[in-house]
Amino acid sequence: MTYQNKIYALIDVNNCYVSCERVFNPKLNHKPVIVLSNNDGCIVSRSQEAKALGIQMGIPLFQIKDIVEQHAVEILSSNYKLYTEMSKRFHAILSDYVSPHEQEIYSIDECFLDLTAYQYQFDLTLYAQNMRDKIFKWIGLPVCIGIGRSKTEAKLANHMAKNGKRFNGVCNLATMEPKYRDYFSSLIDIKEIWGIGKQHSQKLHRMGIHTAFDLTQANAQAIKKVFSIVLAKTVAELQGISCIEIEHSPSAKKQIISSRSFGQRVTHIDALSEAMSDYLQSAVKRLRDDQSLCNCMIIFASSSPFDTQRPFYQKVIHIDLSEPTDSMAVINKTVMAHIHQLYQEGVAFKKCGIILTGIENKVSYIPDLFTDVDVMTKNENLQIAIERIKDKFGDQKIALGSCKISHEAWITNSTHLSQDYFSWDGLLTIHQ
DNA sequence: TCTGGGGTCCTAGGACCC
DNA sequence: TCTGGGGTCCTAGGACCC
Repeated sequence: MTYQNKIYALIDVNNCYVSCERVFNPKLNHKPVIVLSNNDGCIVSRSQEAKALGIQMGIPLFQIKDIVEQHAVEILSSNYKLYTEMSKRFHAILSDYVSPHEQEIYSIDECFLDLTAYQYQFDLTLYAQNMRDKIFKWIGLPVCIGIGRSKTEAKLANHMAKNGKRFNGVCNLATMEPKYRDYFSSLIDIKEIWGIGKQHSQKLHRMGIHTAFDLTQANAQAIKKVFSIVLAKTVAELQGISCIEIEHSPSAKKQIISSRSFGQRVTHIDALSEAMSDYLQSAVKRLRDDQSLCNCMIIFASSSPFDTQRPFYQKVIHIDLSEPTDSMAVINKTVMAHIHQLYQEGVAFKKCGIILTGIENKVSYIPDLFTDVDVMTKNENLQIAIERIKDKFGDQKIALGSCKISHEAWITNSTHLSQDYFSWDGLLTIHQ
């Protein structure tokens, strides 16, 4: 196999939520606009004009009340249905430029493309400009594009494209002359680099590493010793050695979280149960969409960490399920059986939620219950087999949820599939 | 008064086994 | 008095991402 230099692009929607809103309400153009989180608590998206006023990401609205009034900042509640719909179109347009295995939908507003195969065929800077124009023309969203020899470098290039007018929305570090690449890198603080957060950033500064260029010059092995393999990879990636590949098909989630802060404080256990019931339904729906089963779950509830009048209360309960499930009824029943353990009289609850964990893929899961189904053959009458299993295990144990057969040939040979069969919980594997 | 909601990966340390 | 060592699995906590 011959070694080939990789080339990646990162396409990112500018100020995504605000830009989506502007598509349908052009009056918002050229004004400072912010979009708020659930319950209108925090700022989750800002227009360029809002950023220029010094409004920070993630801070609560009440802290910038003065700026909002003084500059007539437009305030919007979030509309995730709209953003999700716009996101689908954004990714769909990009999918025309590459093969499916060369596209990674990284987030609602970011997409990686592996352009390695196109580097001799096209001028990639022009290719990217074409993408940018098309996205704006077709769906009205402004994007910036960074191109690099690794995903981290593409991210860095994207940051440069966003902040440097001279790039006209597309920055290609992959083909840039090294002296210019070094120069532009030396202007960027390490905290802007993908994978470097607050803690690492402070530690690196103490070590005398301040800019993206400094980190590029660092020794990956030395960094690995002081930090971890993760940061060592970041250094290698900045040096143009690709360590992180495109993930074109999203792998099943390892945990599913559903939680919310309450608009108003909750003190009654019934209200807590009701909220938990909502969140759990959303979590189980996502579990099923993923075709997965969970083995355990964590439920939690807490008061407001910002309340200085009362002590902070938080309770977390881990629950192991007796067998893997995606059954709404089973999960609901289990949660409701434990909710009184979360509750405490006199506590003003501000948040609760559920985490489904111990997740496994449904099609690879073979419950103990059915291990001796191995003796079934494709010629055996299914009804007889069902009776045999029922005799052995009793009705109630197999009367939950849904069921799947892993052997297609067998399904087509059977004329005896019944409704009964599909009401089972778990998976039936047949070996011929 | 008012403070988001999802996720991932890595590491260290303890329990346990032979 | 001297008190193994290697391997695996699990969990909590920390750091990061959008």
